[in-house]
Amino acid sequence: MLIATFNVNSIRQRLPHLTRWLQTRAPDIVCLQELKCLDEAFPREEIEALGYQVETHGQKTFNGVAILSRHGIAIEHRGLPGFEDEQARYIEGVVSLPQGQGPATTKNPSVLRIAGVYFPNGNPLGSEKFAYKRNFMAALTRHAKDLLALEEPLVIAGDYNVIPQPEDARFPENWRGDALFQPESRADFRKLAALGFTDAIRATSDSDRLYSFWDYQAGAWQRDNGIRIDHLLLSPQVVDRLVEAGIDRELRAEEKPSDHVPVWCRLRL
DNA sequence: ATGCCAGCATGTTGCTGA
Repeated sequence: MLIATFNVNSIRQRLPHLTRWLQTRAPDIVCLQELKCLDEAFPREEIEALGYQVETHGQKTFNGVAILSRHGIAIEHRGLPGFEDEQARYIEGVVSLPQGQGPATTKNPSVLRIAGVYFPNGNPLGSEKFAYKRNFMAALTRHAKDLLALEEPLVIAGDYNVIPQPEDARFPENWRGDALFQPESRADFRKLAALGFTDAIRATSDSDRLYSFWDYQAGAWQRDNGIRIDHLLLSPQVVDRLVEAGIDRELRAEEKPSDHVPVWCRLRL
């Protein structure tokens, strides 16, 4: 079972990259962010043709999230529960897992809950946008607490717009005044993770230069001036089943790429 | 200190992003 997150920065601009990658990486479940289009403008048929159920929560021009799944998924939330929001940043559903190894138990779950999230950027500091970022974080943390109480396999995947640690940036000093690397933003992320989640990439590697975003500007990609802001947070019921995790950075070298690349983890499910 | 680059809107420039 391969689960991935990919901020495409416009699904219509990135459809060729996405379909190529779906065919080579063959993920089971993909959370997409920054669709930048309404549900009716989403290129649904092209992705369904590759064997995916497509569930979108779109918005014109900005934001927009989706979940693609090779297995049946029932959407439970479009929009973060308990958080009034005009921006499309959250989608959550329950995936029915293919059974075949005996009866469903805690050690042999029949479902996987997946949440796709696109956190606010929050710049500039001291603005309403920064307050919105922190409020969104607080609301997700409250909701995540409820989800953990279900004791289900759960993955919260997406663009968190948080650089967790200095080693998650090539030049951390360049991000001192940025909402992505503020002590408050990092503390909010730690608070969420400390509820009982595990960062899939950090659970499987302590090497540096594991980045998921490179700015389009100033030759950031050529200089490997990247940051790691796209994360997969795993509930305890999933961590036990984590096999490996990775980042498909080669997509950043393609023609007309997104500024983010896919991050994924493989589970024994 | 600002722009760099990219995408979108009903556009030939301004905004948002990170």
